[in-house]
Amino acid sequence: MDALETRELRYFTAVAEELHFGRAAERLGMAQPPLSRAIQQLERRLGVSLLERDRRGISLTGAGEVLLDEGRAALDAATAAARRTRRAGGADGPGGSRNRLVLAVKAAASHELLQKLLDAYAAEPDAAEIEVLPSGTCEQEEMLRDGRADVALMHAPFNSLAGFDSEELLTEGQIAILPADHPLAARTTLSLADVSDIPDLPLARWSRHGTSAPGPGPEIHDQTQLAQLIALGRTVAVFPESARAWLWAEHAAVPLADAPPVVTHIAWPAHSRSLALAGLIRTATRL
Amino acid sequence: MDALETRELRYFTAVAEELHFGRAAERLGMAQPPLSRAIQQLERRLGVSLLERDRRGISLTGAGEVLLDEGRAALDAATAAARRTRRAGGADGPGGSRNRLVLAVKAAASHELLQKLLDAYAAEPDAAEIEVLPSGTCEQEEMLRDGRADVALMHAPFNSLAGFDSEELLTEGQIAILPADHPLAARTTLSLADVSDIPDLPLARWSRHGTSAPGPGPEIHDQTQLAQLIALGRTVAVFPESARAWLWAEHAAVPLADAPPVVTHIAWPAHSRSLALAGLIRTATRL
DNA sequence: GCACTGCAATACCCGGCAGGTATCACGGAG
DNA sequence: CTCCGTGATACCTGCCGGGTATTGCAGTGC
Repeated sequence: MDALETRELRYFTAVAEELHFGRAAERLGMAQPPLSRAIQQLERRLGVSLLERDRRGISLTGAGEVLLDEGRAALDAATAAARRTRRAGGADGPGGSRNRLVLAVKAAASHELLQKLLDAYAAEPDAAEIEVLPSGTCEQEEMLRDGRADVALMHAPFNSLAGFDSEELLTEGQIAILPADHPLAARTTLSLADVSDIPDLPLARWSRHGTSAPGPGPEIHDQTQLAQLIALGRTVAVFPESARAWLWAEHAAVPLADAPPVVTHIAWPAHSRSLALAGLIRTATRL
Repeated sequence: MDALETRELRYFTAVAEELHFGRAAERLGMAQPPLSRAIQQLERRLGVSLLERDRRGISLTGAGEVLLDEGRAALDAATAAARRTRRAGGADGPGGSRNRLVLAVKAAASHELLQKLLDAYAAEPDAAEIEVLPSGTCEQEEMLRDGRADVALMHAPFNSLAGFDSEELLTEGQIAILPADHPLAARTTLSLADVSDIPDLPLARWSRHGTSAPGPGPEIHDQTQLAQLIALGRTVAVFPESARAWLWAEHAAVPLADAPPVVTHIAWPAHSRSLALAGLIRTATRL
């Protein structure tokens, strides 16, 4: 019936994520009692119990899990509305809106493709200004959802295209990047199994948001670190073929025969109606 | 930065849709002055002018258009959060949530497919209860977006799958349904051009939400009316092949050679994580 | 030219509710 | 049994969301 207030959603997601009223209140910059009360009111308003209070902290009920998911989506939509409106209002030229589009790209994405896209679009008659926003590993989905970006280059199957409209731009195979002096570097082709258990070359693990997958390989934060570790003969990595563009002399690239192809998509929020965005997409699909 | 409050979005969308403060206030059940003030505050908060006040009513600026789009999406997300949470909280069995899924189907959809799907799913071990929600023409998208439904059967290319995850279920051709005693009923095949300008049989026009496309044909509100009008020799209609299931004796069906095939998809909100939903989709794709 | 009308903006007031502080209730650990 | 950590309750206060009355202003009809 009635839509939940943004404030209620903010409060609930904080509590649901912290599973602790005190910490959640701190995170929200408020005291604990009003937060407790607000959650109770929310539960009464919905006629549903969201939290299991078992006198030893709290846990989410089934309904609570649902609200956490849906609430995050709604909050993202609300912040996206604010951000995109602010961006659109920056400068209205007379007669037409001087739009600026924010394009999120993974740092490791194909430079070549991006360059071609930007050049081709800049040549369009009604080209808007494009701000390229480098984003961390798999962060583009989040950026599209909460309005920090208007459009993104994403890599299937690594990125999920769920909830966005998208067009395929480029399909490429994957390559293993290993030290030039490693025995396997002489091979003309490798399989995933080959590179996943080289005893002296564990696969590197990306660490993001402070968390990282467990494993034997070294933890890395950016592409330069990775390139260095490979050059030093300490690790091996798997990348789309376009990564050849940034290989060092100490690196060797070997195609992976059985790796799934990587498809670069251009993706945007499904409800988008911006003319500038439409132009960019048209340009992109014609590349 | 900060998410917009649901209330602000409600107010703004009302004003943006009515383009009249007085009517908008009435629709919102409040007085006009506080509404004016709220919009001004919103504009100050965003640092953007949303409305063009030209002393003769108001109109949207570019930023206003953006906010109308984004705000609608955010409002839908917020009401969806409320609805789905309420539904999930109805009855938590001990140990597992006794979920109920709401499936939106167009009234004219394939009964056969729906029946098979429901039967197959009911046979699953952990089947949730499925509530079938009949929805008007092309209304399923809206229902998925604002949480009235959890999953829907949609017909491409009539429904837009934008913003949802989906799986193809069934592809079928289209047929023209005409009076059995009409000359064209004897043909084994027809083209779209054939049926679109039969002098004595204008195509019927669906009227929904009080509005309807202009044209010569009779205005209809439901399928029974349509069936009757066809039987009376007053109109002709185009449907997917599965419509043969509800034909009357007075009807004749002729395949349309050049009509685009209709693809029935099962679609659901992209962020959905419900186990019950996953089970239903798994069942559906195996049909 | 002048009164009239329709619409948004301003001025001012009031009540409710969001948020704060102090305290309680309760269960676990020592 | 006491103390600590937790969430809930009690009570207060100030802000702000909303209401009524009024003004300002641009068309419009006479």
